[in-house]
Amino acid sequence: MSTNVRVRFAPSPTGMLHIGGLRTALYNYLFAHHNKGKFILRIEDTDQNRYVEGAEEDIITSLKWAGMMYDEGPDAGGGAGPYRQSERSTLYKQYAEQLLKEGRAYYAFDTPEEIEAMRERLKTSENTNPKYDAVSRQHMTNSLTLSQDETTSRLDSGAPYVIRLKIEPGETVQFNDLIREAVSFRTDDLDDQVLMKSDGLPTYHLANVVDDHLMDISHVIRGEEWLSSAPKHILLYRYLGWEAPVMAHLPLIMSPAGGKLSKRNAEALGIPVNVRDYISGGYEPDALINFLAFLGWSPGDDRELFRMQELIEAFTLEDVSKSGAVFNIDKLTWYNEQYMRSRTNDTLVEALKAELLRSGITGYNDAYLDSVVELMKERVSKTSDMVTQGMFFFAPPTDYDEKATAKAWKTQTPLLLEEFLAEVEQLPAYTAVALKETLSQVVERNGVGFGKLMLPARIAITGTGGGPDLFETMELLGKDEVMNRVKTALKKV
RNA sequence: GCCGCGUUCGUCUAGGGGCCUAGGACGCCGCCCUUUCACGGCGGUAGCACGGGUUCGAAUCCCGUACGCGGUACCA
Repeated sequence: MSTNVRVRFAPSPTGMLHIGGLRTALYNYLFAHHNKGKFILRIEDTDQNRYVEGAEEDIITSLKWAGMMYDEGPDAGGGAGPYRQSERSTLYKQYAEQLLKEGRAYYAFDTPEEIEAMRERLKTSENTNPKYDAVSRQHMTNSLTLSQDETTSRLDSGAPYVIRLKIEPGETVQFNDLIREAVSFRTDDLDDQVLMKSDGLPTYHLANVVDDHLMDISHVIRGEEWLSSAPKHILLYRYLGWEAPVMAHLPLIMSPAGGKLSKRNAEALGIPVNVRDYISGGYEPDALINFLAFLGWSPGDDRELFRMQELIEAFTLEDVSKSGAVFNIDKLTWYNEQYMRSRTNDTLVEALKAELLRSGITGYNDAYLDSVVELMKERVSKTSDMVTQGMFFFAPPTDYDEKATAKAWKTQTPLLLEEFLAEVEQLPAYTAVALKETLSQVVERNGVGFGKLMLPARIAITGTGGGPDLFETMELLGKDEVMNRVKTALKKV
């Protein structure tokens, strides 16, 4: 397991890359690198109806943003391509025919309506969802019930058909999942899965098996939602005469509201489901990766902070847990803070510039932005917060925090502020130290507490009751700006 | 309904028969630092789903129950 590891991340371009998909990709990536193997990206676009424009690009950009470059893929080349299933159609047909020839599959001509009618007919309280299987297939229109001539003539006439896997009842399919150990299913519970759809394209089940074999995939690492169909895949490998890759079914990522994380039950709770939302939300890739890695995996000791390379070294599938993990956005926030604070001011300035640009704010030099970063980095969670919470560095406050104002703005406040203003006006050197000294003097002279003046000044200048050191902020903003803001506040509050 | 998988603090988890009066992290609470917000430091809160076994001994092994989740498509 140390030289020939080849794993793949095989998303289907039916939407923007899901955060759960990113974790699946991550585990594949970590496993591949830990074992000095290859990580492959394969696009599973066999469902024409669900294809979403731009989805493939989104998957690729997201993966690259997260620092997970693949060794082979649609835009990366590789010896086992093409890496888009829509470009491999003839391959699947060929293997479906092999299965047909060997009696492992058969043609079926039933319309969706006829299948639906069959289900209605067979439905009981004991069996609410009848299958197309060894029993029901005998009453349907397929090459098993039709004469050879009839089948041939239907095929020749161009009648629509699908190819279904012929499941033999009475068997048990067992396999050893790397995460769940022995898993077994009875074939009686499996249905005659459609392998080739009437549009001539394969279903996931066939395509995935054919491609994994042809691409020499050693380990299939995917979400638990595939566990139920794994026995069909095992059977397919067996019927095709191939050795099945090792399976590892990952626990699902759950919503705090219950159920698997989906747009519906997550975004209302402030949890974005698309990776692109984390990118645009100002999250650090390292933080997201670290957080995601720990959602279902643990190194077995008390360490919490792992960068990609450290994850690669520590990661094993044996340490992946079996049960679903609830997505805890507070913990992601904590990780993000850790990584953000570990960055140099220079890179943070770049991030801040990008954020400002998105808000249409320009015209600040690097020295100014560096000071903003210095003042803000310890008290925000994401780079984007430096703009949202530090807007007062770029524009005067438009309104004043009600709670803080109610608490701090008293009748004597305007008098104190005016006195402070007058002193500041006279200041020979406008610096944070001098400003603090001045404020102290005013406060002392009036026999009131420090906060009696400091807080109102803060509200007047920044609009809020909290934030970075007020005097540093005042120095950065400049004398004129500060004077104007206080005067405005005196009128407006 | 049927099939499968799972179940340790609110959440992520460590734990693989005695080291566990169950450890860490997030969150929350308190204290310290700070004449402001934070950062930081220290401390606290809280958990082995339930019932039977096996064993000298069970969070750890077995069985059952409950609950949760997934699957049950010509979607992936």
